[in-house]
Order: sequence, then C-alpha cells, then structure tokens
Amino acid sequence: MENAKRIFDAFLCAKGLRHTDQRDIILDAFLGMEGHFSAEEIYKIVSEKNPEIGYATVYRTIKLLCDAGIARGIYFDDGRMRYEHKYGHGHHDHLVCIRCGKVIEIFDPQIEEAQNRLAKEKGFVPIRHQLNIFGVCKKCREKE
Amino acid sequence: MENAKRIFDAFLCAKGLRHTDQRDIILDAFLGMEGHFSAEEIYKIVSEKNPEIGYATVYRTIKLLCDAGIARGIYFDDGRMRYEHKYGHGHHDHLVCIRCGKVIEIFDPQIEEAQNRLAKEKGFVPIRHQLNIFGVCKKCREKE
DNA sequence: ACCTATATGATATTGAAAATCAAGTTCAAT
DNA sequence: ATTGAACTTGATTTTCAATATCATATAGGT
Repeated sequence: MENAKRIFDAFLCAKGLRHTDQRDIILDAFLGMEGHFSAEEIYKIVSEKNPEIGYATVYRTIKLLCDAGIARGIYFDDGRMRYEHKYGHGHHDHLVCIRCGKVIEIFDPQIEEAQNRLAKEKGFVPIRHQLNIFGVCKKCREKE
Repeated sequence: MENAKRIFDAFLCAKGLRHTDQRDIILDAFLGMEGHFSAEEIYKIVSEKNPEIGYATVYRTIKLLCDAGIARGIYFDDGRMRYEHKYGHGHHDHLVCIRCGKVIEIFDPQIEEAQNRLAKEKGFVPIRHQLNIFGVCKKCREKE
C-alpha cells in the first residue's frame, strides 16, 4: 500500500496541508487493518502504537483519508460510521451478519446495472449507492 | 389506515401496554404524513396538534410503532434515523437526491432476486436489505 | 371509586462527531 | 540555521440525536 501513502502525500500537498507524524501513523494504522472499523476502533489501534495521539486527530485524519479517496465511510445499521479501504478497492456492497457482525463484501454487475437503470428511469443521475444485505451467516446458523 | 390503528391496539393489548391519548395522537399524525421523517420532524407535527406531548413520548411511541410493524426506520446518510410507513407498504428501496433531499421509493424484482442469490452464494440467509441510491434529481439537475 | 402497574413529561445523560483554542509544528523564505 | 505565518495538535467543550431517569399522572381491571 505504498501507493496509498503517495496518494495521501499528493492530496495534502495539493490542498496546501501538511505532512505530519500523526497523519503518517494514522494512515499506516488504517492501511494495516482490514475490515470495517468505527472511528473509535481506529483510535484504539492508533493509540496502542502511539498513545499520545488524540481522539480529535484521528477523526480529523480519517476525514482527510476519505477526502483523499483512501477511505470510505459506510453506515450499517446502528447510526455509527464505519470505515473501509477505498484505494485499490473498487465499489462493492455488503453482506452483514446480524448475529456476529461479520461483514462480507460482494459485487454483482447485474445489481449495478439495475441500479443505474432504475435511477435513470426516475430522472436521477446516480452518483453512488449503498446496498447492505442483513442476514445470518453460515457459522451462526449452524450454532443455532 | 384504520387498519393500522387496529393493529396497534392489538399490539398494545398483546403486550399488556396501555392505550393512551398520546399514543393515539402520535399514531394519527404518523399515518397522516407521507414520506420519510426524523423523530424530530414527527415531534414537530405532533406538537402542532397537541403541544403538551413531550419529546420522549414521541420517541417512545415511534419505537412502539416500529415494533408493531407500522413504522420502519431507515438510515440514509446523515446518521439520523428516518421513519416511513410500513403497514400496507411493501419492501422497497430508496433513491435519494443529494441536493434537495427528495426521496423516491423504488422496487425492482431483478434487484431483489439478485440480492437473494448473492446472499445464498455466500452461505447467508438473507433477512432484509437496504439499498440507497444517491444521485441528483431532475429538478436539481436543471437548476444547476 | 380504588389500586397498581404502566405512561407521561421535564430534565439529565449518553455517545458519536464536530468545534474551540492555546500551544506546538511544518516548511518556505530568508 | 532561523524566522514566522499558517497549519496541526490534543485537551476540552459543544452539539446533536437518542435514551434513561424519576416524580407525577393515568389507564383499566377489580
């Protein structure tokens, strides 16, 4: 993910923002985790590596990562934003287990195409979309 | 929507909860509005009709309406729950204008079917899903 | 009408996210 | 290397939605 770092540097530069240790550390932490994390969870991981980085800086930096196209925020079902990698990670939808919280990423051209068709039928220019399918995963089903 | 009222009464009765004027008024207000409203917006409408009904009661009653299957909560994109009619109002997805906030309800069997297929491919039992397409509506596009 | 469990409304509290601000840093110009 | 203006940081406060609390009021069976 060296590329993501270069993208972030370029983004900061283009916006006249500064390159700081904290931003580096937070980007590193983010790139090193795989999945869908809340800001608080990211903060915890960051502060394990570097306890003096504050909450606010994590929030601010995550927002920068989103603006830079490196992170993407998603709402699942609990009114709390979660973040995932976006750079080098195309659009996809989510399958969420309502028992264990596991998230699987899915992609289906048929759905994508149908969404665009529907939007256009209604006179909309589609920009992005978000599909979450909630269900019970195999493991949890077997447990029950 | 007389039926919804009966459903609510039956729900209250079954749970050993009470039938109160406030609950009646809130249900009436909710049934009388069409669209996707936040709890605060519902509160405003309710308190126009009956100013002494409190915030907390509106929240509590909306929750009951959800439990009774009369209302359904959805998160769009701003971390604030919105509510819509559920009774007599089948599943559908949402087209949301990112300029004016207009919401259009859509339904497409092809998407529904593809979603179920995808879930099953991954070993999930699909329970419900939520598709929001964000875009710019015709009116807003023409303005720009 | 009485009684008691439930409901209400005012208010306080929570939790996530954003804003504030003094002190600390970056980095380009010197 | 030093300087200084503008940007960042971290601690804290604030905001906003939503929930919890609690004394008082009320529904509805008796």
